Amino acid sequence: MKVNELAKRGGVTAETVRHYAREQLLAPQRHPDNGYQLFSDTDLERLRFIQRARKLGFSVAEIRDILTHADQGDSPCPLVRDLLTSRLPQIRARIAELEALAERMEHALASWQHMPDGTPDGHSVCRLIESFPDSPSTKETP
Amino acid sequence: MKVNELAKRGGVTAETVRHYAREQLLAPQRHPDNGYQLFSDTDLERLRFIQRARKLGFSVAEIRDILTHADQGDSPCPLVRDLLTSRLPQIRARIAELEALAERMEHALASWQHMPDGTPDGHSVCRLIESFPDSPSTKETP
DNA sequence: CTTGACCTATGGGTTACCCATAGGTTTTAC
DNA sequence: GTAAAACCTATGGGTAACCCATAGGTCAAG
Repeated sequence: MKVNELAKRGGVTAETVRHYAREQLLAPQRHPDNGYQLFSDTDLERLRFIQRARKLGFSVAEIRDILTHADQGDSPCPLVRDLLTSRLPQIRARIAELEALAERMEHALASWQHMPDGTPDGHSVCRLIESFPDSPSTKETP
Repeated sequence: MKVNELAKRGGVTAETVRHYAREQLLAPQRHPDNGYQLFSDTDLERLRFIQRARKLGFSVAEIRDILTHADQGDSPCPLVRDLLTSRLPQIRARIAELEALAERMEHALASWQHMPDGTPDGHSVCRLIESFPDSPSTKETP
């Protein structure tokens, strides 16, 4: 089957399929005449595997490693356990970060209820924001 | 002051300062002879403002808008309230997503306690992952 | 006067795709 | 039989907020 058909069957866009092929997660055959990528039913299974792994939080690069192991006949399962075990606390930390952010945002909105909008002068851009502390370091990438 | 001094005083890297200058959040003067960027105390205040705004979840582009408003004498405060109000539910949604992911991960690790590692055959890459459902659609970008 | 510390601009890397382009191919309809 | 619609290809650029490497100019101190 060609890109679009695999994409539809797997429930992803054709671009995603091409992306996985570029990233070596899928290795389709090529039609000798026109160079089209030709996928098999095994590739469809592979795509569904990728979907499950993505939903478990694995990155594309990690999934490539997992598949490479499997393709070489090695069990990728220990790798899979390790990856998940080390990723989980990172996710938890990210959740805590975002919860702290949400609390700051709510606290800000609440305390701003009682503050008037101001016209910026040379020293204040927006007192709403300036009324907030700056020191306690936190990193965010929402 | 030059890039490094502003960076140290603001508690960020020199690269971050240059980034903000490139992105028009800071508009330093230029030394006429050597082209070095020259920052004032006002720029330091501005940098501290940026830090506070970042900690409240504003993007660099949003902060540029806020500062542009203020530079034109308009109060950015209504914009600030609106941005925060619309961002907050997105953050909450992201948290919910990540919590669902963490639960899937924990569930997976727990149920894998009782499963053996397998050597991949033609149909199974890793039963640990394949034992998971694929249908309920969720988007993740951890 | 030469280190070493600092500055500049440029371009590439990060993540998982999405989108636009230009051009070749296949299918379908008239 | 051919022309349009639908699909394929590869390439390169965009996303967010920086980080890092490079090559080359500048400056303070010993």
